[in-house]
Amino acid sequence: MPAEPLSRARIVATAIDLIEREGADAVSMRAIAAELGVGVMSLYNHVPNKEALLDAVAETVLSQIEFTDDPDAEWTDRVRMQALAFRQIAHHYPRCTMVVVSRQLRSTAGLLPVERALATLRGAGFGGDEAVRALRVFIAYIVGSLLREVGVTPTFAPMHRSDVRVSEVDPLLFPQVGELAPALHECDHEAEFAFGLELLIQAMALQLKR
Amino acid sequence: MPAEPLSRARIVATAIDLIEREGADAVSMRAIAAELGVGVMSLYNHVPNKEALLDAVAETVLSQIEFTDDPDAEWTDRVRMQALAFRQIAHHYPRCTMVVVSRQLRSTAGLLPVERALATLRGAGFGGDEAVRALRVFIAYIVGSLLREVGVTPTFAPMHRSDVRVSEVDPLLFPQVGELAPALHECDHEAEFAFGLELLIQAMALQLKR
DNA sequence: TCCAGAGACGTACACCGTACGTACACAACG
DNA sequence: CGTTGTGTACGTACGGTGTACGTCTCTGGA
Repeated sequence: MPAEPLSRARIVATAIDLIEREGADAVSMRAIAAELGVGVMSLYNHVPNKEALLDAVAETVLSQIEFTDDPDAEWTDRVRMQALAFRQIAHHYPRCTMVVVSRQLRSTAGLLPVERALATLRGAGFGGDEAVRALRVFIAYIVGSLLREVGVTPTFAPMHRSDVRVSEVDPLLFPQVGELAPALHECDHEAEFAFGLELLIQAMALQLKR
Repeated sequence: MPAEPLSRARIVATAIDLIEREGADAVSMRAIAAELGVGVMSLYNHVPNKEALLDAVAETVLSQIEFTDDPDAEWTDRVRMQALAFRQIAHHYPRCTMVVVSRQLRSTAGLLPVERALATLRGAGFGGDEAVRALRVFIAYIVGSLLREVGVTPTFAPMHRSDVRVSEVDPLLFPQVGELAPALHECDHEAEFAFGLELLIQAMALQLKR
């Protein structure tokens, strides 16, 4: 009956699917096993423990970043592309993103984007230490942005927040928040991300000229 | 015997203490109750559930940000001060930081820093929407940076990583990572944070002039 | 033919969050 | 004084979790 004989890859794929469908909290070894129509402990023949499984989830998601790197393009364009590629997979696996960023990875899958970014930056003229520093700034911004984008969606529909907040907030204690409530609630994630990214790239370019 | 009669504040304080001592994973209602020398279910007289308790933890940590805002100072200095104040409490409660950023807050405690920042930015001349956008960029960078700083320390001592990685990484596949390994492993968190922050502030100032 | 190894599985344990019922201490009121 | 809430502490119990361990079955080589 089991045409597909159960493997680490199938388990990880099922875990990712489950996370995206039901959220990271709903992931349990039992749920994954049930999804696969398999005994719970059978999973442990392919995965040492749940922690390692989540590491594998993060690694798998990360490895799906699609770089379309043009070596002839301006370095600013290449950096932008890499950042957007990162954001794109986060958008493709929104619930998994939390898992990815909550977990520092020591796999080669996480290293490949780093390698690409460092190569781009050094090719642009940054020194070794400068490139590392610049990369850290970019990663911090990207991770922080993605956390906001996906953290806003723990389950669904934050639309009521607008009404709730506006009515709750005391305009005397929080005049700015009160006045800017509309701007605070609505958020074009893509535009916001691009804005900050452009800001950083410009600042980096300026840093490079000096 | 119970001179102190158990209260929401005592429970939250104990939870924070426990998180800092044993890590966020070690926090359970049973552990907190044991720490307080109290039955598990007694906690539920003061806290509706664990989720709410963690929200309270985040709120409490956040409310301890110390703003020493000088209204006469340059706006760049004020923004810098606010960002550093944020980072400082994260440094003071490193294990709790993960709890704080993993949880979007709808309390007034989380709103106060927002109010301050918006007021500073608008005082500097930013329009409403611009101030909101700028704030989002700053928060993204700060949160991302803090995640890296504290995420690197899930338990202790990442010093062995250096040796492990350098030897593991294939220099042919990852020439940049291999060459820059020393720079990648050692990280003066404070200096790195300040570098990116300065970059952002400069970029914002430039944006303002236009 | 036999045997060793691998993989699937069931059982069991310790721990988790928390719903529910109970016991007691104290204030308000007759 | 007695009675009667009312709020808090507590114990028990249930369903869920990760996983250690022992067992069964199947398969491939000697």
